[in-house]
Amino acid sequence: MKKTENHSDYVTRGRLAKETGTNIETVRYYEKIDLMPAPRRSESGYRLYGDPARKRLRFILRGRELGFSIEELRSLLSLVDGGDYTCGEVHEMTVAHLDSVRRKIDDLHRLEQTLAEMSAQCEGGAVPECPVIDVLFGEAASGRSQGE
Amino acid sequence: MKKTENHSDYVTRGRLAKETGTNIETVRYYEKIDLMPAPRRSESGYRLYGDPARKRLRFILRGRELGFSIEELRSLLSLVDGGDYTCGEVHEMTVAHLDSVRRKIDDLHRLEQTLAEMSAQCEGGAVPECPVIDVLFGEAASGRSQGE
DNA sequence: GTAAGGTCTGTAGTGACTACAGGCTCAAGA
DNA sequence: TCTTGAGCCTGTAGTCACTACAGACCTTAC
Repeated sequence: MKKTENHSDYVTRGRLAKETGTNIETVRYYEKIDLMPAPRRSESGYRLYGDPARKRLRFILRGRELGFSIEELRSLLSLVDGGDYTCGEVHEMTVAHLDSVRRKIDDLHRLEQTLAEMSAQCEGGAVPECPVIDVLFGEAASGRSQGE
Repeated sequence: MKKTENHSDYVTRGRLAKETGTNIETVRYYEKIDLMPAPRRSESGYRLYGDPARKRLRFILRGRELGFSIEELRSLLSLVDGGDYTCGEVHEMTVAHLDSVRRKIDDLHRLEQTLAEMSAQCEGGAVPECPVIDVLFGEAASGRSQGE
């Protein structure tokens, strides 16, 4: 077992990406937009990532999974980096995000409703007229009121 | 009465945009990507749109509202343009789109659940530790690491 | 020694627009 | 008639959050 202490804890970009399930280019992208700090480099210029970087990357990835935007994560991270954030600040952002998710769900529900209705009116066969097309053209397919 | 017949039915880009509630640049964009045909021009080069263009634009806009992608609309329009589409073809696309909307709704529901749980665990006050941050760090509420 | 594969840089492409710069045209008022 | 301001023309760049590529350099395994 060869364990050079200031080496074996550091991994290259590709390895970090694999460990975290990220695309290798995404890691560089997060560095470019200053979401991840510039890491130390090997003599030949390879990026070397330690455990804090790994943790930070996981934080970002988890946040993205939860639908936080890059800018929201930047705010969250700056709170964390500052070290003196309060639960209230974080809570506020979470609730705002939750609201936007709920609005999106509502929108999609309405969309689903309309699409389902359209779809249900279809004969679906080789008939050369389709209610879906009629709806898209803004024509009354069946008992739909004119105009908008 | 000055009503030159091949004039008064045609409107400029800005007017078309206003009529349909589109951004003026979007009209040009749809032309650029060949979703809208190149319209006739006035002598000075202004675009002039007639009723078929107006109908087509409304079709596209309604389709976008319903979440169809540009490529999906391109397919739908090519069916319509061909003139010999069948209801079955259109139905297939609608159902596929409906499925993707439903998947999106499911995803967002799970997201909402997680966010709501996270949010509910917050004290929300001036407490300097936040369960939201802990979840993002994938921890069970423990010490946080310093930056690199 | 060599071949394969990993990493480096910068840049361009994705989708669906939106915004801007710099110039031309049109309609209305003084 | 002149002026003013709005509208339109073109091409290009920016948005968001990545992803992919080219061409060069580095490391590792055999």
